[in-house]
Amino acid sequence: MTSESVSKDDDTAAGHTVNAPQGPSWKPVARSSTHELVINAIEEQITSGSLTVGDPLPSERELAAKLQVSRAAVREALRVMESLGVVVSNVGSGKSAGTFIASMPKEALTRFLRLHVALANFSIEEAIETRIQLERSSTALATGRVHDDALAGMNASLAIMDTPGVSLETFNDADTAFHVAIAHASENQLLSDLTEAIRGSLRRPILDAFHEVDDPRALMAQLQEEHHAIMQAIVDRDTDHAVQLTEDHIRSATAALPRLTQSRQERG
Amino acid sequence: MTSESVSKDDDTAAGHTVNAPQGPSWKPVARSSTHELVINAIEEQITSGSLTVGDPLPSERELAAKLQVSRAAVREALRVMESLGVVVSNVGSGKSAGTFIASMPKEALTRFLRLHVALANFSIEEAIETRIQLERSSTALATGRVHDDALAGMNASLAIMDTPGVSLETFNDADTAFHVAIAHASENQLLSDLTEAIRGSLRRPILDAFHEVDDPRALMAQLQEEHHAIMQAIVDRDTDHAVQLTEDHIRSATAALPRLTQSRQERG
DNA sequence: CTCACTTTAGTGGTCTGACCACACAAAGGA
DNA sequence: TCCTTTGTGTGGTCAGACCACTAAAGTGAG
Repeated sequence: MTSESVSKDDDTAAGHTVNAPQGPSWKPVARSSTHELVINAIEEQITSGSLTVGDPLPSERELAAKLQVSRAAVREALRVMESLGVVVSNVGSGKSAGTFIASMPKEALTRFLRLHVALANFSIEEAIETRIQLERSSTALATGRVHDDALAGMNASLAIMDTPGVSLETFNDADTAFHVAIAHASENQLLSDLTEAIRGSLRRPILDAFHEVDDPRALMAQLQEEHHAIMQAIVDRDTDHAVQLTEDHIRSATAALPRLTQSRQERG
Repeated sequence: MTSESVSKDDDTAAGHTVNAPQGPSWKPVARSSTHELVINAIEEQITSGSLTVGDPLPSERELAAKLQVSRAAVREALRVMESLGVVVSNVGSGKSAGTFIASMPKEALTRFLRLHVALANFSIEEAIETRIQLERSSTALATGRVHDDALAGMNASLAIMDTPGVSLETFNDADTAFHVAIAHASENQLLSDLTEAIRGSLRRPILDAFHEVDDPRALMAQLQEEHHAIMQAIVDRDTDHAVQLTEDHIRSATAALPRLTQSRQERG
């Protein structure tokens, strides 16, 4: 296989995949490099259920021999799977050594979003708008399901932010932890991870913007006041109020950080 | 070299609920393989703005020489970046050859979600619930912004689904295209890509579940009726109605596919 | 026998050097 | 001018060799 494909020369990056579905339905794209074949082989084992979290993969040398490819190709495939948070590799010997199916989607999502936000494939405005919608949802879900452990996590973050003289970085990280704790209480892992990843991808821009605010302490105090209001609404099981406060909170914070949504070219 | 430098990086800030500032502040985890260093080097160029979409990277051999690492390590890093949809590589010679910064987040996001749904790191219920929330948001945004081109795309998908005797696969793909067209009309790329990725990650499970429905034609007719209702609400700029119809539509479709939300172990 | 130490074997991590298929660009001939 | 040929640099792939690491098997002394 791998016969020559059509000479798709103008492969502009901004593909929108707008279709014209009545066309001859040309071959979409069937290129397959060796490491892609290895990835597909592993992915098939996963989607078919033959491999689940915790299972070991064959060693790199063994996998290379079985798939009739070089070890370098296997390694490239494993690095891809690793970057997706699907496998982890441990050196050494014994049962803890080798490559295993893992479940670490958060880090992968965060890096993914951070890179694409940096590349302006996703604008900061989009990320914030999406974050608002996600957190509205997770807040609504959390308000109905929240239990003591989750409340304790939120209170811990609030306590950090209540500490006088806390550094901006610490405040910001506790801020993130507070929102993530709410998302976690929604008991929806995907929603929670997405929330954390989006917030993580914005960490650096938010900190940079925060440093340019005239009166950071006043802003921190205002944000913290809003946090306590959200917390109270959650404790009161007042879903609608909590949701509205969450959206208002994010919007007001964004508005207070004008540098955040400026185009990056202007910030020298 | 390889002096155990503590690695200045702060990128490991993805930790969860790390605080306790009075502790000895032990090194959390600072391992850095060679290909990770290459990744960080490239990522730094991107986040600093030195590399933007369309820019070429040095050739693999040149990059290896500059970073003082082997070409294999560079390739592993590039494969990771490629899997994230951040770079593309073209063989050959001339200006179109080499590795370039790209913007193809959709495919990466789709594969990511597909794998993690397959691994049950994200349950199908979670994915559907998240999808509902995302599509509520995108529908609300789209209703206010929709223009003729976007309407044309939606109508094209509706026309496919209206075709009598259309295959289940074609119907399902047009169904996805319809919802994606709505998300696209929201003019929020992240929201749109997330919608498409979630729907894409569920494609196979949905098709499998659809095949086990007693009367697929009746279900398709019902879904299509709901699609037209959503379309009408969007055309009428009736945001609240469109949002409610969208949620009802997804929930009714899910309820009509009982196999979809069953645990995968039961489906033998 | 028990315990501590040494050896061994197998893992991922890394590097080197080589060859291939490819695609464009420049040189050459009609 | 047009087409062909050659050249050059690209990513793609491979084989083979070390290294660092770790757990388990082996070994010896007490």
